[in-house]
Amino acid sequence: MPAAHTSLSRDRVLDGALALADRVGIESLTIRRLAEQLGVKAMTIYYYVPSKEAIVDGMVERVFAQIALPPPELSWDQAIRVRCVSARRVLNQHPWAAPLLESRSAPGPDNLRHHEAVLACLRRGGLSWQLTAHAYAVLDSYIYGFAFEEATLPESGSDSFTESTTEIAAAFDPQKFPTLAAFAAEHVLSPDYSFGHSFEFGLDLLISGLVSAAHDAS
Amino acid sequence: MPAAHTSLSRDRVLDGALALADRVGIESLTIRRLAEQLGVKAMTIYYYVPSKEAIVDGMVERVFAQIALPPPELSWDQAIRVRCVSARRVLNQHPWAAPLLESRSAPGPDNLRHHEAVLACLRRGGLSWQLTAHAYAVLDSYIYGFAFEEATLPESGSDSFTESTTEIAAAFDPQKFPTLAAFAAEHVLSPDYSFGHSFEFGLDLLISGLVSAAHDAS
DNA sequence: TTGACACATCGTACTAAGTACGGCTACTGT
DNA sequence: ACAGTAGCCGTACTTAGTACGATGTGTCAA
Repeated sequence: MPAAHTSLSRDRVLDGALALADRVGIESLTIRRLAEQLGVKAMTIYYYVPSKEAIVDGMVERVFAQIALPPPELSWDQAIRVRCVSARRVLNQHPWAAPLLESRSAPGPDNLRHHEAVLACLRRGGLSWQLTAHAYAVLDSYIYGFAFEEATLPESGSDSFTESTTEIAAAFDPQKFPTLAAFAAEHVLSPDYSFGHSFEFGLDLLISGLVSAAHDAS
Repeated sequence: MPAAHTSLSRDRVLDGALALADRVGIESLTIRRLAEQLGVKAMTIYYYVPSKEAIVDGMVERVFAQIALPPPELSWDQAIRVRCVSARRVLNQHPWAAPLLESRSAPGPDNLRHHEAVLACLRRGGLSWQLTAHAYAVLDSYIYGFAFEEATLPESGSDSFTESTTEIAAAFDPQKFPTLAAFAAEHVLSPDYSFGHSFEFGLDLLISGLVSAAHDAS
């Protein structure tokens, strides 16, 4: 029996890693820094996890666990929409996660549960295997790509966004790149521009395309 | 005048870096390894580039330069389609590139040229700034996300693909994840399945959605 | 009570990577 | 002939992950 007053645990390590990555970014998530935040020395962490890779695996599982499953009471397309919007929101909260989600070699249980629910939803909607595969590949690519771009770009509307846009726009010759210059001046720098507004636009393009494809096939 | 028999140069460094990253992956691209491949010692590289970051910047520029610009003689939607297909092909050839393309803080000239051409194409097609922004955000997210997933997955049809799919499928309980199990068995493992086949399917969903949106607005 | 053992923590040190600093050499132009 | 410089590299510092083994503290059987 382990002592009851144990302070550290695998869960606490993962909690700390999540919090640290959210705060300082995944590239600054180091064992030594994590240890410091947890109030222990570096090597202590290796008593609970076998490697840093394993920590990242655990973090990815936590992220999957946060994504809403498609609600069974909705039509398949609405249910899928809900989970896609949720996925993007979760990836926004953990900007480091987008490049990692699909790059784990061994999917964990939350990952599997998630995939199962999405595939089941599509199949319940009557999509063929072929169309199911298309739908999944296409939607996830879009979500990851979009979330990744959001994570990379400075938050639109923020000062640093205006600043970096202006800076980039100032660095090139508007004669040589007239459309780009106009795009920046007339649209991107306008106060209600937001990169994120395009997410649901594109998502609905894809989903309504999938609905049509499902109808055509039946 | 520099000596004519100089062997190394910034271009050669970038050539070597591209080749090495294509061969061993970006995470194994180290200064020491690159130097070895170039037949020099590590510090020599720093005579031609200021930092590893600068090498990556240069590599990204090379990749942008390889992506076809939208051909002006085609209709805007067909022209955009050509450049999207080209972008995906280029990103397939350089699997390390997808996560890096949009993450550079200072876009280089090839990057700018590329963005200018795409924006100009969309505007020539009569799209509003709003729709242009949507189109660009949505298409690029999709392309990067898709290319990234392709880079992550083992090549479908290959032995390692069959192997890893079978391995993953064997690692979970088919009772608990019945749809996932059926998906693997009935579709993914069939000989003519390919993840990549979904690319043009989704691309055409997006583009025809954009065409409709452009019509509705005018 | 007394060992003996196991759990949890950590000190030290090795390896790999980026790169700062300054030295060496050979070719340049005067 | 000689000074200057272009190109190359040896050395070493820093930051990372983590292997190995020591240490301390509590538990339990005899």
